[in-house]
Amino acid sequence: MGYWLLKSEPDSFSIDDLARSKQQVTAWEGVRNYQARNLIRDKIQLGDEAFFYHSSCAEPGIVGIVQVIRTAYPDASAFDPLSPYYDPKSTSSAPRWFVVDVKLKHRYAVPVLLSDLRSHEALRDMVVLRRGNRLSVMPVTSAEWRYIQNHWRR
DNA sequence: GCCAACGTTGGC
DNA sequence: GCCAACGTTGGC
Repeated sequence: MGYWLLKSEPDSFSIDDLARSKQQVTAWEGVRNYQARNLIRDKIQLGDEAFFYHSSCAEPGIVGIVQVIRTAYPDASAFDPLSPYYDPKSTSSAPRWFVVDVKLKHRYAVPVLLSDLRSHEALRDMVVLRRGNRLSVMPVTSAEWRYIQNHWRR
C-alpha cells in the first residue's frame, strides 16, 4: 500500500469542500506539474491512502486522510476553456494531465500543523518539509505515515 | 506583501 | 542543449 500527501489551497478546495461533496469523493484536479503528474499517472494505486494538506493559508498542515478509489484517468478540467486549469495542449486523444479519485476517510478534529511536523526529529526527511519543495503530490514513507498516525490521534 | 526556491519558456 | 528571464509556489 502506498502513502501520499496531496496539497490543496483551502481557498480553492478545502477538506470541508470534500466533506460536502457527493459521496465525499472528488477528482484530484488541476495538477499541472510533470513530476506530480507522473506520480498520479504511474504510481498511485487503488486503495492507497493520502494526507490531505492545506497550503498557502494561515495554518498550513495535514487536515485529514483520503483514500484512492479510482486510479489515473485524464483530467477533464484541462479540456475546459472556462476552467482555470485549462490547457489547450492537452487533448482527449493525447491527454497531458491526469486525476485520481479520492474519498474522504477521516477529517482531523485538530489539524497536524506544518510546525508540528517540523518539531519531530523522526519526520525530518519528509518530502513536504524539504526546503523549497513545491510538489503538490508527494510520497510519504510507511514509517512516516505510521509515525504520524501514532503521534496525533485526532 | 516579501522573497527564496524552483519550474517553464524560448532565443540562440 | 544551454541558460537567462520570467512565472509560480508557499511559508512567513
